[in-house]
Amino acid sequence: MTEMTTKERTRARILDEAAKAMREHGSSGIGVAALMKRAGLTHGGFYAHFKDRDDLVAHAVDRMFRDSSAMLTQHLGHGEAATGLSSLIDYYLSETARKRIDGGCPLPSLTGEASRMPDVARDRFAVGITGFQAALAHSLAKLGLPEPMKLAASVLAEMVGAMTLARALDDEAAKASLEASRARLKHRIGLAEAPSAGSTSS
Amino acid sequence: MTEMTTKERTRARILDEAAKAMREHGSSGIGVAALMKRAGLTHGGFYAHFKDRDDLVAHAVDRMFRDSSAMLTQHLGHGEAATGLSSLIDYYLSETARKRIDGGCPLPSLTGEASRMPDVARDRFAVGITGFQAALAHSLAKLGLPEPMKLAASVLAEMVGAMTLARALDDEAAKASLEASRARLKHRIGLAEAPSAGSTSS
DNA sequence: TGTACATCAGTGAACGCGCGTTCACTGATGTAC
DNA sequence: TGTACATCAGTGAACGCGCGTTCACTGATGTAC
Repeated sequence: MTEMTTKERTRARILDEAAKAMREHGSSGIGVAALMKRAGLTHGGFYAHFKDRDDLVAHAVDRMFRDSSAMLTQHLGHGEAATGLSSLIDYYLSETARKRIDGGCPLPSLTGEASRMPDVARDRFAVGITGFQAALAHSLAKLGLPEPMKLAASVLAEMVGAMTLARALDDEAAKASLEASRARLKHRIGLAEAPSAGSTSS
Repeated sequence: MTEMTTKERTRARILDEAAKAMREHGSSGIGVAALMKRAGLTHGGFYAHFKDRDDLVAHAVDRMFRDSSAMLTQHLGHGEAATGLSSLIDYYLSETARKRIDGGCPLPSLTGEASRMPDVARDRFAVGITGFQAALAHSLAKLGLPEPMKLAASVLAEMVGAMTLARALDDEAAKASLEASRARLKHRIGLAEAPSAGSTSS
């Protein structure tokens, strides 16, 4: 697996660059020529690696979700479910993640475009989302929370929505927004106290 | 205000079409020529109405948020805060809204692209988001919930995230996801019972 | 070990096409006298 | 009421440009004998 031919390594480099560029500029935000240049190649060679641009997009989506699920495993894969979920929420909704757009999870920057992507890419996207939900549900179930799948869907929605909105707001509003969601999410899954002087609400 | 010159009416028609097309195909998803054709005109006339394409995008974003805030007022503008919030959540996360991509709120389909939009458009976007949060906070405060601004940010994040994800999923998964968020959101703001046999969680 | 040939990753010029933008124009409407 | 002229919304041909894609090619590496 670590043994790669020259061509495989080149292909991986192109995909790396494509994933970075797509997170930053959207799925149609980088052209074949510019992409190949970033990978240190000329544009003609592109078609030795991919059938066409749609093929690239689909594989780049795959590539991003592989990064993303590695991050999930890092947080949730070992140790206590509570600790893992807490660190995942803190990391996913951090200022660092907000600013590092070219790395990490493709959901905040690209989900809105998923329905406009070529069919193959769209399918990979759906698979990636479902996988993320399942990983969350697994940890939530360990905490003994009821209806873990439904809760996972709701939690993922808030995580993705919060980061998406934060990236569209100015610094100050973004910070406040992220902080609010981190606190509510932790409270929601029983990892923190109610946000303030009690009321009828949760 | 209802008195419009021919030119103003034409401009409004172009903006209507632009708003529809942008929600459906993204902010760079429709060209000047195709847009003008949809408005029943030839492409040359475009520059009598807008400085350039960026100018159009900014005004189209405005246009969308005006639709969106009309919808907010319709739900939250009169009557009980609880009824209003409940009907807003049901509507915003409905199957109808999921499928009618070319109308309504620009947040699910376009927020991910906001950071890549021309500066002017980006600013309008931030203003639109803040306005939405404020309207929600106002109603949440009426319910007597603590920290209404923070709760509003969290609630908006889940609403936008849930619809964004739902549009990227297949029908079945989308329905389940939307239903989960509707239930959790209503519970979160004290409008519904806990989702199932109790536990430590909210 | 040395020569002859096949393979194949990557090159770079060229293609057709659709884009945003410009601009000289047409033809209908409004105003002056 | 009728004529002369100005205004102005919209037309449509043309522009330069960057895009995705094709293809004949180069030159390094691997294999055969």
